[in-house]
Amino acid sequence: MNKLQTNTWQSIYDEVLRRIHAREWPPGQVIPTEVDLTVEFGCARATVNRALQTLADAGVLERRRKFGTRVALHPVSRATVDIPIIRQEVETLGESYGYELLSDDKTINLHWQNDTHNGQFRHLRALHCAGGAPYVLENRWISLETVPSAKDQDFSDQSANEWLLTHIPYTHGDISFSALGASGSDAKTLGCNTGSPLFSIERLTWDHDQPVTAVQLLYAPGYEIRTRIGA
Amino acid sequence: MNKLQTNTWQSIYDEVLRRIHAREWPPGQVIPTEVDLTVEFGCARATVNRALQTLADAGVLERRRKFGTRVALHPVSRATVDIPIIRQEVETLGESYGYELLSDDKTINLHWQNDTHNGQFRHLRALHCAGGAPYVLENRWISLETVPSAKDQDFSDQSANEWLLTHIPYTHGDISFSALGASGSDAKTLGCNTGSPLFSIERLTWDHDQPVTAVQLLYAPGYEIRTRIGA
DNA sequence: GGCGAGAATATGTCTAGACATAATAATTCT
DNA sequence: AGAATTATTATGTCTAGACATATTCTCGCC
Repeated sequence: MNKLQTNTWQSIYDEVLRRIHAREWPPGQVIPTEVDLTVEFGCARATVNRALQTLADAGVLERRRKFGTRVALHPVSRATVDIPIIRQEVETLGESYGYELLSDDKTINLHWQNDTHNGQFRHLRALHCAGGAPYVLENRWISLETVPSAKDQDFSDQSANEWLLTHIPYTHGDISFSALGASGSDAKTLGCNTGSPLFSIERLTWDHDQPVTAVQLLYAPGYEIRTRIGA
Repeated sequence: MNKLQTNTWQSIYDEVLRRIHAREWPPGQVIPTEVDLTVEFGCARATVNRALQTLADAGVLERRRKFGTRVALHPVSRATVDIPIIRQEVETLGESYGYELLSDDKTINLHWQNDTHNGQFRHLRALHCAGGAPYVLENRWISLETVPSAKDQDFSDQSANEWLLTHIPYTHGDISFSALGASGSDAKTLGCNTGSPLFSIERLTWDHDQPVTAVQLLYAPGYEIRTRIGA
């Protein structure tokens, strides 16, 4: 029974992870209870709880009341991706940011998903540039019912991307990443060949039950999202 | 001073988020200290702490010792993406899973990043299928120094993807998502046209300072990653 | 044997208090 | 005035104990 001296939740986190990696606790194994671990590590239960909870959030452990805590059978790589405002993304790269509104259609009827929410939408197309070169094409629909203030907003200087994120809240959203071939008009706008592989982010955001906005972001060829995974 | 009755960290989380959304606490604003909030909500500091900490993890708040807590100036959409074992990904779709090892080269010298880590690697190419159709092409390098047991492992029945994730631990990794055009040979393997837009995931994993494995996953056309964002 | 009520149990969360830590503000010394 | 030291402050974390809650197990009943 080798008690550890440092009783921080981080040290317990590390030790539990070490045992999992060392296969002392193989996948599927039910590990000792929080109380058992408090005895072993000589600390309070809240400390063990925080370590195990964090590991559960990371997908390493699975916890169920009464049953206990076990090592996850199906390891996943859990990556967190930050999607910033495009202007900031460009400026972080050290490039000058440019923005151009391509089209603005104020009274579009959009069928939102499976016809459940349709109504008046404002449709915008805009190009964001980095260092003078096309960076991403924004294809945007804004619900005028949920966001009435978008009706009179001027998007010729500030992008809908930036205005919405800094002014209009949302509770949740669906997001998807995919690879698409550039259409003829997209290729022309982005300055690439028709059919060039483009990285696409599509996002639907909601405020409770109300649709807020839908957007498709088509990034110029060469774009990639980078992030780190841990544990 | 309207005190709330329900003093769970979730309710405080919701209330703080509501005030941010309602612009009672606009971006950049320093919000009351934890102690002030404990007085207002009539609860323990640990409860407020958990609510604010969770919001900080979500990117909504920024916290600094002594300075206090303020509403994030630069809102980001923070998405967590789970990347499972490919076999499970296919089976979750309700499709039958197929696997074929295409090539296996046991003594490759790979220049790992900027020449800092090079050495003996095993190089594998394999095709994962869903419902008989090509699903993803796996291009894999495994460090034989860090993972000596990979030298004699048979990858003709079980993919390196699955074997590594279930047997070899790692401490951290870099991951990137991008869109690439299919090369001639890739197109032939995946059953698509040359130049078709392919979703690509590239991953480098490390065990402390030792490189473990590098992989490029080229998904057949039509693939997309879906996830949700909250807050 | 099947079913429902109740006991047992491990996690989830809250409290009240304490000390640690980082970063700023104030003060003292040169 | 400028540098070094000290105080202040808000967050970060830990403790010990308590109650809540979701599940599972068990036992008695039909």
